[in-house]
Amino acid sequence: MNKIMKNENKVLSKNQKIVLDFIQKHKKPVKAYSILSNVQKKGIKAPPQVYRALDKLIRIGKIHKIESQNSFIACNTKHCTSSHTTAFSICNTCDEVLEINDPKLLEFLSGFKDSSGAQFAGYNLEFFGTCKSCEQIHES
Amino acid sequence: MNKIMKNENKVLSKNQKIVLDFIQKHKKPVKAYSILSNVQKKGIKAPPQVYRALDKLIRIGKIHKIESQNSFIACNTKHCTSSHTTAFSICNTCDEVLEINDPKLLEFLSGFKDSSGAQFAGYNLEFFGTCKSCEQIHES
DNA sequence: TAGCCTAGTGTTATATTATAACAAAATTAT
DNA sequence: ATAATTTTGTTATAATATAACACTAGGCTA
Repeated sequence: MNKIMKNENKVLSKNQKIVLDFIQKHKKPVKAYSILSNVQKKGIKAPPQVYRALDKLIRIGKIHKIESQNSFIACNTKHCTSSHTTAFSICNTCDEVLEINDPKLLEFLSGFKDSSGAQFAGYNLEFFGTCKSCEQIHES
Repeated sequence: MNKIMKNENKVLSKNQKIVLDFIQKHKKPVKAYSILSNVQKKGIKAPPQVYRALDKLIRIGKIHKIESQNSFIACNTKHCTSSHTTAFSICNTCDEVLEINDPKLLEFLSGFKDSSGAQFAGYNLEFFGTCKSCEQIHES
């Protein structure tokens, strides 16, 4: 059998479900060791169990890693196919992180070529600043 | 004196120069502990000395952090004012990392507003894929 | 159905990345 | 000069992530 055709099984295992459930319960990104300490009662006992689940969940697009924070957040779209074209806004004030799904942004970045003419397969974009509600609080 | 006007001194100290020199010698990004082990002969002995220098160099825009790699690369422009608006392309094959200075990209991202209407102060963008020369090698 | 392959698990240990805390020295500003 | 700030040196430790290995469960195939 062709190894390339090898199935990336999207049926989640027990540990993968536990980790995904935990992440989905939180609006804000969560850290690996926070996940670990919160799911120990469910039987996950050691870091590799968490990191393996995280790896798989990232590969199949169920979660994304916020690279600037070493934290993890659930994907906000039903059937994510873009585990390697991601964009987020991060509020420095309230720490809210929102995934951005903007067709124009996607189009612009997916079509972008660098000065050598290379076009890239994926990207991660993280905006930093103040979210709308924190901005309004500050104004008043 | 107004704390906001407090001068961010751009004259580099001894350790800051040592660390910057090392980073500038390398085309590819370097890791903090690689810096440490390579500059120990110059008198830098412990991680905090490296990380403090890195922090300062990032603040003044002399270097940037590649977040997806926890590595550091020299800024490719003379008088960088955009330590918080950065973009890179990362080749998965040869590990080359190039800083992107594209006015159109800068304009697009600096002007971007998310779905709530928020506009952000900075961003970090990392493209992943294959650089032009690796692509050509693979074709042949 | 027996053997094999793949993915996942459990576990211990360790590697890698980064910061806290504190005293002292050097530099800069008033 | 002296106060304020930055930088240094140092020890210890926190936080993030992976290596390695033995074992298990399930699907494929011969």
